[in-house]
Amino acid sequence: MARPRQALLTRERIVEAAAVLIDAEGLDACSMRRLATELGVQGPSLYNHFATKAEIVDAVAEAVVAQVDISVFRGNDWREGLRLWAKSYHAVLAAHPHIVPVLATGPGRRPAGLAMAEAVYGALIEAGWSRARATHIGALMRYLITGSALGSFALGFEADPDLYDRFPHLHRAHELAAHRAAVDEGAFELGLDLLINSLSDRYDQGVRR
Amino acid sequence: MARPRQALLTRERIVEAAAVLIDAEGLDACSMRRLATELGVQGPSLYNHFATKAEIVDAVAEAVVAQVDISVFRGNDWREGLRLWAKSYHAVLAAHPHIVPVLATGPGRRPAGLAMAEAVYGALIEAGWSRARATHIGALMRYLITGSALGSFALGFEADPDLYDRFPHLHRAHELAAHRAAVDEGAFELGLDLLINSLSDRYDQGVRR
DNA sequence: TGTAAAAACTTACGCCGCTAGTTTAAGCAC
DNA sequence: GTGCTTAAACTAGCGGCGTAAGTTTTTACA
Repeated sequence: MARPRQALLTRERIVEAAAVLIDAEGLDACSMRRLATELGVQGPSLYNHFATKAEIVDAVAEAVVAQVDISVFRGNDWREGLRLWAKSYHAVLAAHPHIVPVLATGPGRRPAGLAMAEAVYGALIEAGWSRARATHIGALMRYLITGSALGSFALGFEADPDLYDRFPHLHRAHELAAHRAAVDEGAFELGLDLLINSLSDRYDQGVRR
Repeated sequence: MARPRQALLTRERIVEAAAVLIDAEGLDACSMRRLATELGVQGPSLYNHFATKAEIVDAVAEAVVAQVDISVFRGNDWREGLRLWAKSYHAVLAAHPHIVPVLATGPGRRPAGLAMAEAVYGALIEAGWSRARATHIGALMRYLITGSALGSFALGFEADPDLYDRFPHLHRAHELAAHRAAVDEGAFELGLDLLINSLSDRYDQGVRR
């Protein structure tokens, strides 16, 4: 096939297919040849639309970040804005776990990432936090959110009870996997509560830097 | 060469070489052929000592986790134990950043990971925290530590000021990279303070579940 | 002393990201 | 309308990857 009358590929179609493939089968499954096959095309044809595979994966990451609700900072106290944004971010990452390593590792200089940074940082600055502290708080929230999305803490303990013979306090650790969602969500919620409440206390005491 | 009189490889030598290679050039540089070359051997020879590449990388991760100081829980209040352990963990990951994605993503069922879980969880239980809360606190600390080790928040904002024209609050974001260490460390320290202090407050008020 | 296992080797398979060069259609200038 | 450039598909192929299979030689033990 030479050039078709109607283009088979667009950047949008490629990113959409890559996102579906990554969600369904993970990052490793998303090879250029496999992705091309899903789109009914040969592998190298993708290079007519993206220079590298990394660009495609980045675009998928960008599309995921764009789903986070940053409108919550408008019309809400900074505390409530932070809490609602964090929950939205957390939910988006939970819905697309396979792309999280890309978000957590790489820089956030894509447009949606910058828009999010602007919203978070702006809300903190306008609430009266110092620039340095606002930066710290933003980074800290990112640590909690991406850290919790990266891997299940509960699933880290496998179902074989014998593994824990040498560790008396862990003798029931194998039960964790069964309560995976509750454990992981509980830890995230606790972290969010602790961080926002203690920041709120400092703020109310006038400590804003 | 057939079987040599003195074995050229041992599991220890392989893991050591892999750790050095990963620290120096990153995970991608640590291919079986490259690692074998460093050891003066052909690629497939490694399979006489490890079944898969993943086993080698896991062993490197295990060796890194084993460097974390878990003795700090003995003879210290749970608060101080938690703080010192977190700082030690943080420092170890900062010294070996390339292996962090392996630790953050995968399960922690290697011996050193279990010993660490036992120490953290045990200290919390013996202090009087409920099993559920102790689990949450352990998970939460992991989120903060691995999240902060995964990538520099400050470096996420590149040096081109023009990028931030559309984001008024970010107009000085390009300066962050220059203060990378201070920003990233400040955020981690803030997180540690906030979490431990607010947990301490709850504890002192008798809220331990 | 004979045999089995260990630890190196060579060869090779099927993937991977990506480059180069080819073919045909589309879009535009004259 | 004709010709030129560009776009978007193709095929072929490079070097690298993890790893399987089979070979050779040495060691350790019955």
